[in-house]
Amino acid sequence: MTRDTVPVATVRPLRRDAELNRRKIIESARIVFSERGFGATLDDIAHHAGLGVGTVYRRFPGKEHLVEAMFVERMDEIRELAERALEESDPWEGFATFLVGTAELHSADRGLREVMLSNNFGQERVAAAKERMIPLAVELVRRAKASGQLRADFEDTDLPIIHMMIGSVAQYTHDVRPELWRRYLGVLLDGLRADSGRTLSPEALDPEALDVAMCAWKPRQ
Amino acid sequence: MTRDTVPVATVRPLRRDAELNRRKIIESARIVFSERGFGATLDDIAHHAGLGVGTVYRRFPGKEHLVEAMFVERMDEIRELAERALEESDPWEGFATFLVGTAELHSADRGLREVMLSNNFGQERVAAAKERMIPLAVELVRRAKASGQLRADFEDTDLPIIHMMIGSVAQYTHDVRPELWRRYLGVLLDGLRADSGRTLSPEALDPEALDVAMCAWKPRQ
DNA sequence: CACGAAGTGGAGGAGCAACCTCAACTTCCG
DNA sequence: CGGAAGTTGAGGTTGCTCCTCCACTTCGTG
Repeated sequence: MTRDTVPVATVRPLRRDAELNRRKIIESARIVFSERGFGATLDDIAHHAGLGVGTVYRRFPGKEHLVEAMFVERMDEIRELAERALEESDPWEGFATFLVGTAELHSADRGLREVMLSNNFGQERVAAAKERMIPLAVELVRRAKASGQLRADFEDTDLPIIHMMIGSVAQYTHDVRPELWRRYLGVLLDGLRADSGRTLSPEALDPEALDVAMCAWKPRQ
Repeated sequence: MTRDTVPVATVRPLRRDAELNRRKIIESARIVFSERGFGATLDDIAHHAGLGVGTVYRRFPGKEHLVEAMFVERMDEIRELAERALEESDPWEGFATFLVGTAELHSADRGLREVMLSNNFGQERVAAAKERMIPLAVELVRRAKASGQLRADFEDTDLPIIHMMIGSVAQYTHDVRPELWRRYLGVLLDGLRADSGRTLSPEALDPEALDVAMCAWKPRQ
């Protein structure tokens, strides 16, 4: 090794056709995962992209890697959503906007929903993206409670559970009325306003318990 | 055939040991289906009953038959629940009692939930049992709306969707906090009281669309 | 008790689906 | 033009569920 050898950037760029195919794969993965979730196989994605299976496996060692590559940016979308929601002057509006916005993303992209609600997909980078998002969501909740508009017994861990509920409706009625979930999110939001004077029971999950649930959950069909 | 041949009651009774085993199978099926849903195989049930697979297949031609034999009575439990709820003097209490009671049954029995929310399990007799139950539920909704306590834009088809939501939470947190679904049913009930003054959108499913959704839904894991 | 009918067990075949490999072929680009 | 890089898809492997089959056991009647 001479002194001139550049130690970084050892990865030489892909051949032009290969780079094109890589993009086709990612594009197809986005579409297929969003429609059918991670139940979809790499074979499905290859077929959708008009490529052989081998090509996909050459580029991505396994489904995990493709997922990783794909959802970090989607999760950053959610983070941006939270940032914009925090700019809302009315804390309740901010909270509600965030909830509706994330539900829109979840209901339009089944893969995203599965990544967000399960801890079985994507490791490092996805987890990191989640971590980046959480404090913003926590702050949205805090503000809405402090303003007296969100019921005081609401907890941070209620957020993913609500997404789980809304997502299951979205999936159930997807072929028949893709927007129906808004109806039930409406009921939930009405139920979450502070004015009811009632108290929720039992208590919400603590973060550890939520983590256990997320690790155990493996979606299918 | 002589005149004396009795045309009915041609089925001769099972041998004593066989009858015992039949009961074991049904008992095991109840337990296994309620824990793991219809994803469970007849092999699983046989093993749980301490019998060979062949024995199960000899008695029940397929999973469908076992399901049919098993859930008609469970659905009648729900009907009785509705009957009792109709006896409540306060219409809202009746409505809420019914919702909590059915959710309790669903969350304790994954198989029951799957039968209720999908049209892919059990045919004739299960469908008939559902039909018997529906008018009672409709009446519960009608009364609660007429009393001005249930929001006026609530529809009959909201009931199964709410069960879908609650059931998905119950499944998600089953191993960690089996009773947590009550918390979210609480939020929903608060949101369903008439006093919010807000209006749900979009509109609820019509019964035909609900049927399509139920036919398409096949639960897994 | 003894015998035939009824019932049982569980290894294993058939069928399917997902995952991934590999060797023959094609394309790129210096 | 030559060799490195890339592509292909039939098919091997694994893992699952469903269900059959027949040698074996048990029942209960004459």
